[in-house]
Amino acid sequence: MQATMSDEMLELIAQRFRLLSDPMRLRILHQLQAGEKSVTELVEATGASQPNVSKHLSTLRTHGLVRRRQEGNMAYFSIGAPFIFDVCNTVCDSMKDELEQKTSLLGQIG
Amino acid sequence: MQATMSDEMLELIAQRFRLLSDPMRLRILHQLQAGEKSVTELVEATGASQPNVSKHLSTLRTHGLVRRRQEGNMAYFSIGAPFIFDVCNTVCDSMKDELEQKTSLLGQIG
DNA sequence: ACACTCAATGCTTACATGGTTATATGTTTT
DNA sequence: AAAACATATAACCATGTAAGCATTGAGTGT
Repeated sequence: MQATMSDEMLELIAQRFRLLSDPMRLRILHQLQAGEKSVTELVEATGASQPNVSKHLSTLRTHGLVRRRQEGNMAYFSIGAPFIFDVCNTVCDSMKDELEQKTSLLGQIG
Repeated sequence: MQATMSDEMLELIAQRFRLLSDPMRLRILHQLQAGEKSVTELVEATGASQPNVSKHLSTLRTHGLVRRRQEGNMAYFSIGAPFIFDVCNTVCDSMKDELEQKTSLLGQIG
């Protein structure tokens, strides 16, 4: 990170994190990691309502995190910003590490 | 990321991102990157009110992102989860990349 | 004990956001 | 053109949360 950080920059970064701060959106993105999916497929996979999925997809698209392709009646969505998975992996790794630390501490006690 | 993702796991990941989704908290963390700082120092550096800073520090601490050390009258805070900077760097890099892409596209047009 | 300083804690307000329901738009099929 | 299907949008409600303000709590020095 830089030495100084402008307000706009901070706002942009925060915004990106905010997009990733919702379980349902994470679920959608997780599904898209396997490849392009239609709205209906995402509805089935996530268990959310169709309007809910559509709205999330809309906000994700507005911010460039997913792409949309229309084919006939259906809309196919796919990942639009690969950085997502780098970020998620980093977070998952950190959680795994912390979990292991706690586990090993428990091992020392027991 | 794994093939399947439990609800609790998604909630935990989302929670971490939520912590990073606020500009003021990012500002605080950014300040702490340079090293341990007291609340007063953070108040001065961020321009926020003291209660506001304290509250953010409290939530960050609750989730293990910062550590607290008391010395006499003052409380010194420091980064408690190094993964933060990996994540932030990934996001910053992605934004830089996208910016460069847009810039080069503009170059092609102009 | 008192005053002073640093930090934390309610309390309230204002605003953003996620979810639901109902409806609209758009496309294919009959 | 009418019905059926896929997706998007609008209106609404409930909840969460960030910021401000006043206050309390905790430590230090007189």
